[in-house]
Amino acid sequence: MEQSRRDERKEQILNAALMVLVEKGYESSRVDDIVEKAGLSKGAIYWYYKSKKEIYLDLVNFWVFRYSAVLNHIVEEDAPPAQQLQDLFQYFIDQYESDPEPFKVLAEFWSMVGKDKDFKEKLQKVYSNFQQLVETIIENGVNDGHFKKVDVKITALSIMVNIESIIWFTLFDAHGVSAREYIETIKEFILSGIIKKSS
Amino acid sequence: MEQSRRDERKEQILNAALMVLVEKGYESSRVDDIVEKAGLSKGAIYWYYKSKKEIYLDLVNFWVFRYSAVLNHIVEEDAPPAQQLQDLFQYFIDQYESDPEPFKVLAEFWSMVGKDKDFKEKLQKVYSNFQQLVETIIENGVNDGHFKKVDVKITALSIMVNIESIIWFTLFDAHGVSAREYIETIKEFILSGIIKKSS
DNA sequence: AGTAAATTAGACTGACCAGTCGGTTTATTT
DNA sequence: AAATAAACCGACTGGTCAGTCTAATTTACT
Repeated sequence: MEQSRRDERKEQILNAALMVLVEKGYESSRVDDIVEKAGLSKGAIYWYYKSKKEIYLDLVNFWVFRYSAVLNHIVEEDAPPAQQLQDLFQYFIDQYESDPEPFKVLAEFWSMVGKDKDFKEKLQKVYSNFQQLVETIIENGVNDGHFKKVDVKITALSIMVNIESIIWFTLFDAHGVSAREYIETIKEFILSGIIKKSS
Repeated sequence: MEQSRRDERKEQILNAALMVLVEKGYESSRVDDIVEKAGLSKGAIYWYYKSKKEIYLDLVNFWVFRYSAVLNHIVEEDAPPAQQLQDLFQYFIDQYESDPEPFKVLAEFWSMVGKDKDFKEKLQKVYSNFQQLVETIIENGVNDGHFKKVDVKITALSIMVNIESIIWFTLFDAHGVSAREYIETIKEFILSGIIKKSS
């Protein structure tokens, strides 16, 4: 039970780090900002993490963890693949609408990927998993004959990319289109392209 | 003609800034890095730009300028809209293959958008123009009867997003798919979705 | 209650860096 | 050929911040 104190504090720190990251980005954020937001002292922060970078690397885990449970649940249920893809889009747009903040960190994570090997490796793994998950759904759809014989890898990548494009709505306003409307349309478009016409 | 000395120097500085931005990002980059890469002195840099931020804001112009000429040319030629869209994809994938570096700054620009109002405004304008350009092509296609009656805004946004997704290939490796292959496939997919079946 | 260990506090240090400024060189004008 | 202006140089400054360190406090255990 005395692991939970440590976990609690870490969560406290990571929640603070997430807020700070969203509003300032990695480099511009100060450990003292995290100190303040977390309501702890610098000594406490450095008791749990040995460096600023380690905090943010762990934040990736923290951030991914929020989604992975639901995502895995989507693949594991035995709904038809077309439904699973629907659920996938649905899940992200719901998440976005209930709280767009976490999507903002995406741009920051990507920027870090380009600059730091450790972040790159970490994020690479995250997206590989995600892509793998989508590939599995598509493979199932192709195998059970409901999907056309599409290129699995490319289709999965495309779906992933289009989901992640929600980020555009956090960055820029006034495309004259709402995120939900956009994602719904894209979803329909992609699905209609890979599902065999029902006879 | 003696505006050109100033322009030459600025270009020298911006080329250096571009390199530095790609490898370090905005915050981690030092004005002294630009000084070094540009082969100038700090004094010279600050003679032409009053701050680090001003350099990078101007870099956005510099970067956009590279593309805008060709892009505008694509819309202005009187090829059929379907061809224009093809050209658009083609152009970016060619650019990417001949030199992927400039695409890396995208992630950095996006990250800056989330943190700084001036960058946001600037980039917002850039993408609005781009989107407008794609919308024009699609409108033409719809009007002349070759395209289905798609939602122009959403379709344009989707095309833009999917083009920009080239950035994934600069960030992560080994999706098991090449950028060209990916973009070609997406291009075909999108086009087949909006072009009316030829009788 | 006593005490060792774990945890937290926050003042401090040393490196780092954007921007400045006095001075020098190069170009232009008179 | 002065004189003036434009362009450039780089040492220096003032401030910032990641990470350290010691002392204080809290917790866990006897």
